[in-house]
Amino acid sequence: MKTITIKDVAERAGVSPKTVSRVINGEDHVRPEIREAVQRVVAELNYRPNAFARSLSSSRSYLLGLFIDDPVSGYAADVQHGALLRCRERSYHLVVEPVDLAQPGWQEHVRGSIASLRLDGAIIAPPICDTDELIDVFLQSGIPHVLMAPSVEPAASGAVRMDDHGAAQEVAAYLLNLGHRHIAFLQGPVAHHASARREEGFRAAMAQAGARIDEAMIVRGDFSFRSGLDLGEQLLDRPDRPTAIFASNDDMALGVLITAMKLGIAVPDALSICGFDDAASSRAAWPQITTIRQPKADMAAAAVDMLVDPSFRKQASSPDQHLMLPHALIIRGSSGPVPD
Amino acid sequence: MKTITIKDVAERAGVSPKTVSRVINGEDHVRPEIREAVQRVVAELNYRPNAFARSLSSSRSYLLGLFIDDPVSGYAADVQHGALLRCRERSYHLVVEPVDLAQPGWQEHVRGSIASLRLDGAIIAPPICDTDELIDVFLQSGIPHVLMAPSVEPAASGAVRMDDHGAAQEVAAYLLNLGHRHIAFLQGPVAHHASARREEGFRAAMAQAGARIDEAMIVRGDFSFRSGLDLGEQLLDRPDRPTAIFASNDDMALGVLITAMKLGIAVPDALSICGFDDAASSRAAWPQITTIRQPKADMAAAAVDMLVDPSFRKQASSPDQHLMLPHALIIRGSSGPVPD
DNA sequence: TCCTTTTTTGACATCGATGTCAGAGTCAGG
DNA sequence: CCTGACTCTGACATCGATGTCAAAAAAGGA
Repeated sequence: MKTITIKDVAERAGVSPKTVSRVINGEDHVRPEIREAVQRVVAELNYRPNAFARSLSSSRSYLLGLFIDDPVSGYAADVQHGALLRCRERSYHLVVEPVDLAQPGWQEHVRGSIASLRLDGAIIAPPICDTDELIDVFLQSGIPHVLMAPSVEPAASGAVRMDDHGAAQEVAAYLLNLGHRHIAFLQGPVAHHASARREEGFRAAMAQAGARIDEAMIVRGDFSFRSGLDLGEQLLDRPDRPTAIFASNDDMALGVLITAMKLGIAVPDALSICGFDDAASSRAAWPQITTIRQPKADMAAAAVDMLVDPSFRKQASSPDQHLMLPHALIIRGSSGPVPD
Repeated sequence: MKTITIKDVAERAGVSPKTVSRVINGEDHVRPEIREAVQRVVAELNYRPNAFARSLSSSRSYLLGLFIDDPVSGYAADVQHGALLRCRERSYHLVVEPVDLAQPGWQEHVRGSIASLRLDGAIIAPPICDTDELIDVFLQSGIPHVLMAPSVEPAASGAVRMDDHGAAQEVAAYLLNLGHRHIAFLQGPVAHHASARREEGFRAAMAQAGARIDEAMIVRGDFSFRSGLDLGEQLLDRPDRPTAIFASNDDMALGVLITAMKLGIAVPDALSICGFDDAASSRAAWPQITTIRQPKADMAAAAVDMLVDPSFRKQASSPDQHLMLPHALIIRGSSGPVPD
């Protein structure tokens, strides 16, 4: 198939290539009738600008990078989808780059992508957005980048986050409202700062309600389904078992739920379970799990907006470059009033 | 940060840019000592070729497209990961393009991506690889493409698949071997041809073993967890309930498992359950579900290999362009001998 | 040693767009 | 009708690599 260039369009419309370029990029200084004529020819010929030529001559690549640790997770999928759709709206493209910190030489890989693709910007997903060495690579390259849900917010980087503390507080308050006092909390991995924030929120709500926290009821998991199973067994097998369990992510909550079923403990009648994330796993069980909807796709979309926005691109640090997006408590069947 | 061009390298190495280009692309006709010298300078300057310039001048883009219906599914994640890693090995890049057949104008989108990114090849995931209109777009554009697990194999397209029939037959044979005779089968959606193949395999095994098939035990689902719940209830609530249920994917198998728990039916003691896919859901339950490992990542990687391979690129139809990859029966806790 | 053949090398055009800048066309005001 | 201030438009150089092809160097043979 013959490729159509901007010259073809120009000839047919009786103008210069430069004018066609102006029309395509929506620039000013083109007489309306010429603009229309050009647009008509573009449509007729079904012309598509060559992305490479465009990138080469302008200094923009119309490409954003999504740097992610574990591209197979459900979290990654949601983030990617959100970013992808927004990119498409803004006629950008997304390149997904897995970053395996365990593999030596990962920095060269990242540097290589940035340099050879001339990325216009980068989105850095958790948990690697907390790796200083990685951030440094971006700072050195001088390309705009946005961290998703980072634990700290470097002054020279953009950030999009949700209120983990507040959300966890809401969950705990909800359980307390239902009459629960004996509530267990499943922590996430130490390295994951959002999980620490969730724990703080939980503790804040308990303190505010004047409920005593039994430290034996705060146990550490690793966000895996498996650890939910194990910790669930550990918590539910004891005589003074809690009436509610708040897991700091959904996979663990699902593990707890399955354990409860195995032990013959009725959910939610004898035990309430809450998770966090609104992951697929929170819906893949019966009853479905009460959880916090984390605006993953929205956060990714917002990150794209920030990166594409010219004002952000120029000024690497402005007050409004740190964005907080709203979450929502989703009450489902796994939680209910405290048993008598 | 100043960008380093091929000229810089050339000057410093005391050769022409063209020679540097030859070294970088591993072409012949360069004296070993010069080759080494150039490589040394490349390393020193940490030079990275500009992907856009390269694509513009050569006719290759070093870009493959992954066209996919539902980029959020676990299936998509596995496929994408497999493709991504292989692309990286071969220094290609992957662009993921969601295709929403429900949205009018999707064809223009696809055509646009192909034309403006000058994709070197495309991988088309199920189920959209069975949409003739989509295949036509690729045929018209004349770009090499590989279908993943298509229902038919167009002569002008590449294909990578697994043996759905044989795999399902293995599962059924395994259950028959355990003594089961009263086996139910959960079909997938009509449009999904792999699911039909699985059903054929199931029937073949039953016939071979001389087991009677009760047509009331063959019920149609839609691959969703929800439909597993519903169909499970429908099958298990009757007096002559089956001793084993073979769901044609894992999400439905999980639904059946949860229903069994709800109804107090012990798995695997009173009921064996098998799935298909080795999806995350087959491991996100207790007991874990016996299933077929589908080589999703491997199929995607193989697709990349085919697309990058020069011999494939030239000859659009050759006998070996249709590849079948091995699967594996994974026996887990959800299946066991038939109850007495 | 000289000529032929083969291997290496580099000059130059090219890919398809955009940036720069100067020239042409318009318009208002004097 | 002329001048200056805009608004439009297009000629030309440029981005950074690779393809082509001819020149230069090396190797081989008589």
